[in-house]
Amino acid sequence: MASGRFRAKLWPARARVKSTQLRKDLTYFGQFGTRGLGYDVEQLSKMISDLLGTTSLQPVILVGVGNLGLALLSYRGFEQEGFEIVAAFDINLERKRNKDIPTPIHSMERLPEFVRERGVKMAILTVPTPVAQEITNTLVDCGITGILNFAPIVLHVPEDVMVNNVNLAIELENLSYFIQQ
Amino acid sequence: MASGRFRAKLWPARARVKSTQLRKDLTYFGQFGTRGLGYDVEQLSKMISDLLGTTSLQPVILVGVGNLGLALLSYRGFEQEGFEIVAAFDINLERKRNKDIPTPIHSMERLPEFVRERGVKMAILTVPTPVAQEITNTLVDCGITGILNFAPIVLHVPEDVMVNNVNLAIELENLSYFIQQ
DNA sequence: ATATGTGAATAGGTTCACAGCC
DNA sequence: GGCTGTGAACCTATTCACATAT
Repeated sequence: MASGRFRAKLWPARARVKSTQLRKDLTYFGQFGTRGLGYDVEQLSKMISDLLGTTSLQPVILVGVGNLGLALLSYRGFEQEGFEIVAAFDINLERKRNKDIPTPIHSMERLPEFVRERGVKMAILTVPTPVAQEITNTLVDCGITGILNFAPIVLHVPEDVMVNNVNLAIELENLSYFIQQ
Repeated sequence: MASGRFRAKLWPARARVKSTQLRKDLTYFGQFGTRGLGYDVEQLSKMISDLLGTTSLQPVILVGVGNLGLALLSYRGFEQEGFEIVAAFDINLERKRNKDIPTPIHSMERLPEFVRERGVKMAILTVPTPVAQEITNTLVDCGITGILNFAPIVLHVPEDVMVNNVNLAIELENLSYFIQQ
């Protein structure tokens, strides 16, 4: 499957997905395979990244350079998927330099200007819970329309802004529930 | 709602959940409210933590003390939810001490013994992708039945083992897709 | 023969509408 | 009046069964 073709009928075992599921999902966006043969990997891959809007490198900012924020800055798995953390922001600029991270870290005051100038649309929010809503409001005002939120609260945003939550405690609770025997 | 009662009819606006949804969900586990009045917070809270298995502090181990692993070790949000990271494991014990973390960090060799002796059932997996499956096999052999996996691959485990995936790139892609206008 | 594409059937989850209780 | 509890109605997502193309 490295290049050439892949077959929905044979491949899904690896991904634990049923073949019909995969094909049905694809049909919502069009027809991409050839019957009896399979799918052209290159063509399919292109259409998916067009669909996800990751064809060109998307700029993302990170707000809140604490432990988790630093970890995400060091995580080089985003670029591979078409995202680039172009800058990070924090109230405290001291003690953030212990790791050598290529991403510039700015003070919060520079955020609005930066976001507007660069036309950034997405933000990763790794700030302490008590200030998460307040900072979210700022982000929305600057024109951010997608927020990946790590604070364990429900953020309130206008309808045209999308929030995606990552709540690690809930993930563990989930496991805990299903584990019991 | 701090203590006393809460009403499903009034409260959900904050959590962006419909009142019927909340009530329906609760009925799958029994009846906990009183009609016309609401729910007793203490009683409901107790039943939920019983249900989630978080009534007593659950021991969890963390495997892979890289950037993300370190961040999670510093994250004090788990205890609050009934989980305690009792130990961390890594192949490389050097350079892990730059942060002062209360959790002991052991070498991988000590993992099987530790897990068996302490009867740990849950693990947080923050190792590099290429070794994730191999280490998962070890964990399963030691008796771990719940894995919170941060590596971007589908882990293969026996039926009685549950894997919960956290894939940050996918979360961003999700946002990216819904953001486009 | 093999694999895709898709309407029909099924399963799963959410919302409605209202009965029951305070 | 208030709010919970719940069958019925509704909506969404998955699976089946098979027509279609190579």
